[in-house]
Amino acid sequence: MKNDSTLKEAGLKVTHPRVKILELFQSNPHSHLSADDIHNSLIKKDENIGLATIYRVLTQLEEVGLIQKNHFDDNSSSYEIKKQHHDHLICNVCGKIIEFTDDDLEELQEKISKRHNFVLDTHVMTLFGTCTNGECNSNKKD
Amino acid sequence: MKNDSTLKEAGLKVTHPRVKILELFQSNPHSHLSADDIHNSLIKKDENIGLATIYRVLTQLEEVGLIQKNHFDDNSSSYEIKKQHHDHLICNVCGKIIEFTDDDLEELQEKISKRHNFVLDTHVMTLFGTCTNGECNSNKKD
DNA sequence: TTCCTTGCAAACGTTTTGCATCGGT
DNA sequence: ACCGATGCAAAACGTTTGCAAGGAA
Repeated sequence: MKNDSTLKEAGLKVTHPRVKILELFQSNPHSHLSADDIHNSLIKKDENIGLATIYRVLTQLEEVGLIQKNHFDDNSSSYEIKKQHHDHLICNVCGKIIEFTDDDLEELQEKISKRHNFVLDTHVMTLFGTCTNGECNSNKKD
Repeated sequence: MKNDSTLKEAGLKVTHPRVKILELFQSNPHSHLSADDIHNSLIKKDENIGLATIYRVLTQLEEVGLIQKNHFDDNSSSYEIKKQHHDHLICNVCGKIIEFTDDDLEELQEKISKRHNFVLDTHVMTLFGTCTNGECNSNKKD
């Protein structure tokens, strides 16, 4: 219900696929989902929404700034619900993705850009490593 | 000729496609080339090397650490000859790619990783902006 | 009723693979 | 001679598009 107004405010018609996809992101705010992940999740919920529609909706949701597209690897893109700006730490072993922010980092990026006569627009920073928490055994992805 | 030993030392047979591809990178050390870029460059030089071979060679050269794969956008991957570690600044207007290193940045990444109980392996940091040098008019890519 | 949206299937561009042939060592 | 490397064509993969039917305003 809340999503109805979110979509309207964004200038998008309230349609079943859009609502369902938005709900999926909101029910798991830290998830990073590919189009295929979303497709499968929806099928499990007996929501038969075509993959093409999912791609179209994801593009639109990104255009209006409700979600954010990432390409952590070259196989496929993933999307997450748009929150404050952040970067990512990805565990090479268990696939866990941690979101973080760091003010020093933001500052440093500005400094580097200026040094090279660039006006900074956006940036991507992804750290790959191994998480040393107990959880890093299973192969679950977030 | 020099590439013959480079390849041998890496444990790869010295074959025509491998030598030619390696030469291409060395003749332009700051280039960031896709498989297709390489294919076209070689065709211009009357080197008819199959695209499949180029992909195979690129994968092997990356495996032995002679080149590095980047995925700046989600259309295709690009490769560059492996140099000291560096990050990238990309101009959204003219496509120019600047390579840079920053010790503070490296330090900061270690700090962030530790804070989240990660053992850092690698990272990707790409800044997107607009370059304010005079050159940023043409549409040439590096 | 009017467009926008959807589903399906077909098209797309990039990358990978199967297979027969070729070529370093 | 051996086994890996190559070329070609076909397949695979994620993603996009054309089109006719359906649905929100």
